[in-house]
Amino acid sequence: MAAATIKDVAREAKVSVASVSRAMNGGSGVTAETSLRIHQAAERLQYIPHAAARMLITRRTRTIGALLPDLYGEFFSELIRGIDLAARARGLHLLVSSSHDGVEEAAAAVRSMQGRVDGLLILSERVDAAFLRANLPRDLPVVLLNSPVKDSSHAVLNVDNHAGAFAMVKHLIQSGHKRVAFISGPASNFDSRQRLEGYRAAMAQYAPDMPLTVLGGDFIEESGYQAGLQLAAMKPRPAAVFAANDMMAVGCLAAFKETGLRVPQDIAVAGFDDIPIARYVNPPLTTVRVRIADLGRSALDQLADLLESPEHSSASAQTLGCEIVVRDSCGASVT
Amino acid sequence: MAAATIKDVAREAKVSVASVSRAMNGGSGVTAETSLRIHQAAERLQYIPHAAARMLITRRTRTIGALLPDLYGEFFSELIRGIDLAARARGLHLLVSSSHDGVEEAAAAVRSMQGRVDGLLILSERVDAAFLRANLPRDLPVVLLNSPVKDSSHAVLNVDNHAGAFAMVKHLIQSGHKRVAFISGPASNFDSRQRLEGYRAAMAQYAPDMPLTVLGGDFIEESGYQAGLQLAAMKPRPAAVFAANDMMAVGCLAAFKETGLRVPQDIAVAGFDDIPIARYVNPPLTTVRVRIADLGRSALDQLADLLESPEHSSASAQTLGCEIVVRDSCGASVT
DNA sequence: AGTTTGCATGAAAACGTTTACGTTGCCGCC
DNA sequence: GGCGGCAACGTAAACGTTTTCATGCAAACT
Repeated sequence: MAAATIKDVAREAKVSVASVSRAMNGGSGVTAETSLRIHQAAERLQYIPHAAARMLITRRTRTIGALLPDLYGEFFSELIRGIDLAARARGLHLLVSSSHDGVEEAAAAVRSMQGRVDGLLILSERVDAAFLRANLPRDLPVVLLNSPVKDSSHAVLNVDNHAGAFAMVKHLIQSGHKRVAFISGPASNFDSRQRLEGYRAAMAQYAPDMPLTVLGGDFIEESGYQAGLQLAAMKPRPAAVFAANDMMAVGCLAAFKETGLRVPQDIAVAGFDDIPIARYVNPPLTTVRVRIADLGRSALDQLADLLESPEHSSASAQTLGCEIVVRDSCGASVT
Repeated sequence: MAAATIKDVAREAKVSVASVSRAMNGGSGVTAETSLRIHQAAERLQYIPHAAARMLITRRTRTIGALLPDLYGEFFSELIRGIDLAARARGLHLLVSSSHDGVEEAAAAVRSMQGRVDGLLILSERVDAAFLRANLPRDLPVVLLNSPVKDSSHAVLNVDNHAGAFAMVKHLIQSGHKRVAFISGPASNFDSRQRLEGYRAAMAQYAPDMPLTVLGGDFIEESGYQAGLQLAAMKPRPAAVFAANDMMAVGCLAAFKETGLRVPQDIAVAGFDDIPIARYVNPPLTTVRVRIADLGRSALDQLADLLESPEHSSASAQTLGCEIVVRDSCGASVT
């Protein structure tokens, strides 16, 4: 019992395949009566249109691709969640591809998605304007997430990393922690660089006499933990540490716990992202809230808009604001 | 400049489309010399075979679908990570669909994937044997994750929840915490039920005189937090609490912190899953390790095997073992 | 009444591949 | 020299849709 095709339905409903096609989509150009007959026939035969055949003639896949880095940590789970939710709401399928180590692998991933997707959502350090020109057909709608690309031919959606980091460092300083250290993310990462800049700017403005202390990290707990160990041994010890993301802040908390440093009494800690777990760690983590799921949702919505009206490719470069959320780890709410 | 088709390549290389097709796949039935000429032509034209056309004639998509619940929390990010890694290694694409609230929505998701995937990876409470019979063509390879389905026509891959929970409760009791409470997951969830059974069995065997204390939860931090508040107020207070997953254990820790209960001195805490963050919370969480990424990888590998040799559908029902990992939160490693 | 308009319907082309089948040319064998 | 076999290659059908165009027919105009 092979799957029913449009011809089977046509025979069953005693009409031509053209009418079946019309009835199944929109239904305009066909009598309500025959449309009903066709739908009943389709129901009887459990007819499901063959996706590939439709793609072939339509040149549309109703699928969007998401090119992401290694899906490690809660940030990406939230991001995908937002993307998926929005895609579902619009009846779009979601093809994900992650963990492309090198730029060559990323290029291969993009190429292999060619023709399987109507548009691309890209969040990757490896992807710059040159990459896009080299590996993508010019007419494929693309939305870049957290990307430094300023190319006017692609939409970009960024988080306001600079403002978020600036506000957090300002808050830490004004809470009395003048000596603020920073745990950075990978130097190749755009968000990481912007957050670092925000830290620098705020220090320059509000604690110009203090030295900058920047420890290298890579956005993973372990690196935050290592940085924490270093910080604990420093003399003079910083009064606060601001990690470029929450996972590293959590690793840092673990290191302080282990070395007997009390948070926030001995040292204040803050992170970035506000991943769901941030409010449940001990002590609850002060952080910069990025509405991660919303970020994914917005990105997909923007891409979907691009699909529907390609002429409207005004190459919008949007920036999502973020706000600091103060919890116990920075001491401001501890008496 | 529309995308190059196989005809363009044929013209450029001065051969027929058939030869181009042969050269691009395998390359058998064509001289090494002409094959080279064809590949060069393809390179020049930046030819990429049209995926839909290929699917149409081949009846294969080289894509597998993943049907998942709401992608909330680190468990799913790890799971998808494992699946994606394995898919990439085999050159398969990954179509994800999550957050299907009701059974009807899940059915729609499955139907809409029809014809777009060669096989399905399913992790969902809503999906039972009847659902599969009703919504899937009998010949579509499927691997079920953490599913109670015993149907011999589908492969199943489970975690050994019972043994894991049993071992953990045994460990807690033998560490001196006889009065063990349990925070359950959703009653509809298979893992949750099995873990509860493991708890019951271990209590019956090692602490038969102790009453069972089961608090309702839903696998989310907040419910663990609420359960923690309840536990803190109980008299007599349990000596240990075993949460059906790590996220609830983390919520529970937060509640104890807030109510001034010290962990593990006043109460021991254990979780299940060993999500990456478990070792970084405060105190580090004793838990049952499930190699989540491996779980995803195995599931995909099994599915891929099914694709390659459908006759080999021996409907294997595999169970992945898990082990307890002892950290500070249960007190065993605190002097 | 004749002509036009509009609408439901059907026939057939087109999308870009793969593959069954046929043709050609070459080689080796009797 | 004829013949069979084999490998390389080309022709054309097939996959299941959508869509353009033509056709018929009824209603609405002149």
